Amino acid sequence: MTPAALAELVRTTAVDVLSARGVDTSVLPETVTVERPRNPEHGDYATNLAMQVGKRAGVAPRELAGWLAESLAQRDEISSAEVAGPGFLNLRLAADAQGAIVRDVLTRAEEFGSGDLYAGLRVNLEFVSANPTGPIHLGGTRWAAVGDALGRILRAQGAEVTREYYFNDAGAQIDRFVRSLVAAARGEEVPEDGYGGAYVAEIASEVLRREPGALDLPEAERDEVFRRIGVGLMFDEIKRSLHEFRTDFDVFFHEDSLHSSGAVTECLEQLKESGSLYHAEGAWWLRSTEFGDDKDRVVVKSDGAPAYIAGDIAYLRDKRERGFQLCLYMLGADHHGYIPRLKAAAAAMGDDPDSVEVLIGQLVNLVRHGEPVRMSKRAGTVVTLEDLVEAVGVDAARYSLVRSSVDSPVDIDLDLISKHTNENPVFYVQYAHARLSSLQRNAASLGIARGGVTEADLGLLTHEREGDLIRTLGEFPRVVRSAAELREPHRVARYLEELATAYHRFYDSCRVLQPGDDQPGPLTIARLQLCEATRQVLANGLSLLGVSAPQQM
RNA sequence: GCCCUCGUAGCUCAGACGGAUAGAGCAAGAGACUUCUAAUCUCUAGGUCGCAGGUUCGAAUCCUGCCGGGGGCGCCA
Repeated sequence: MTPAALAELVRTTAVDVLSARGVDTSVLPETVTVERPRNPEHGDYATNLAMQVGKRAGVAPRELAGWLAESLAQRDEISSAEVAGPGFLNLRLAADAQGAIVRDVLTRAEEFGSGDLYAGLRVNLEFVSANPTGPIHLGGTRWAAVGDALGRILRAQGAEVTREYYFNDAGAQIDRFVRSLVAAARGEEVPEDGYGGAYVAEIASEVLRREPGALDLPEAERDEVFRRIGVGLMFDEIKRSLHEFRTDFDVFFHEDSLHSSGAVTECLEQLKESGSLYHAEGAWWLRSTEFGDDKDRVVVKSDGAPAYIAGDIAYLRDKRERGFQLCLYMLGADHHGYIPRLKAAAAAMGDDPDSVEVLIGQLVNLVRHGEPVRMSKRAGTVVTLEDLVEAVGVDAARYSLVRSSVDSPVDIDLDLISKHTNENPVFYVQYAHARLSSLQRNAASLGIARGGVTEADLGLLTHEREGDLIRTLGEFPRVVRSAAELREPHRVARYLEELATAYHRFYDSCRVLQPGDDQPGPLTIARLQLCEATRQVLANGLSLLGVSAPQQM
């Protein structure tokens, strides 16, 4: 019996009990929650329902809990129901009812953990969107790992997710990039406000290889050559490194296209006419103060040129026209000031501001010898996605970036992380999967068939560690659901660590394959199925994080 | 100055919607390998949940005010 089924049973029981005593059942919440108590003495599951509704029902919590316990204890699925503390109801499941979780996992297989929370919802998920003036740095790498995982998690809840990367390839930073390329090609120093680093020189020389006479062209033409080829090479580089990081996008959107297509102009005209922008001091303004901004923001400058934010508005309009119901943005903490502007932009176009959701993540700090390391774009001392992958590999890099809440800053210590210590919990989780895979191989080589889901007596799984493991498996669907609801992929990682622990503990206490036992008993079959269910959930969870589930290590 | 965010064990961090004695990993100490993979497991030690009030049966969690770290406050992009 799954936690969800148990919660439903508690609720229907509460309805019966209350109405039998003449108490108004409308005091009951829509959904009852059952949680797993930390202390095993408090049962397999516990509910605080009686305390929640006791006052409103006019019944003492302990008394109400007692009524529930009496009724629930008569169910076959429940082995015990006790009142504790101020009105907790502690429940234990009968072994065979609990074992049904294993059957559920094996039946749904890859689908176990999925849900329909966002069935059919069209979601645009924009993340990374780093400027195409250099390689992806550590901060962008974090968004790549977290955003990709979030996309997978939302899809697991039925959402139709489009992953999108916005290239800011219009404006001054591209000019600076081009100037840096030209300077490098001419062997000059990095210009003021320019970009340094080996990649600039590499791209510059590649431009020269393709257009050997580029430096002899008139300045405007020369810059255009470096812009066209150099920025293109940078795009390719970014896409390639992200792809190798297993983060692929459905759409790479170019800011420049919004300007060249006239979309920005068209959008601005429309907003001016509809009165969504107001004219003052020679400029056109967006009412971002209505969404908590310090001041309204200029959209069209007094010289008639669009401000940067105009591109954002036109881009949002483009997303809306493509039919997205929810636009998610993942931005670094240094961009949190964008939230009111984006909300205001949505409102200006007549959309619900809640259709725009901005997730703010803390930055990644680089540490060496316990001291913070300053990274400088100009000096080219930025640590990149590729540096990190080279040091620890894709799995460890992704996992270590996704297992923390984005609300907390992450320190990356290069000395530590390049040691290949197993301090990284990804190995712990992957090892559990490898162990389980090995176990299934061994069973197969011994000629032991695991059997179908109806061929095991899962009620034999009565060992304490077996119960813990099964109940942990049962948590997976609600972990995925809450990760999706809260946009917090790290919950899946933390869960996997908990599941791996439960499995390793089980493995330590419960022998699965009996040596010399060519006639596997029913307990062996039941345990094999439990193991396969565990392997399946580990694989499903790792898949949501974009981390591999190795067959052996 | 205003806004956002964080503050939990020596270190890195979990603890959404208020629940029972606040957890994990690493580091420290002591144990368990003729192994179904020891990248594992068991035990010990480690805490003023930044501080002070408030809300209530109950607060790490919610509210207010301080303290401290990080970030943001352009007709730049």
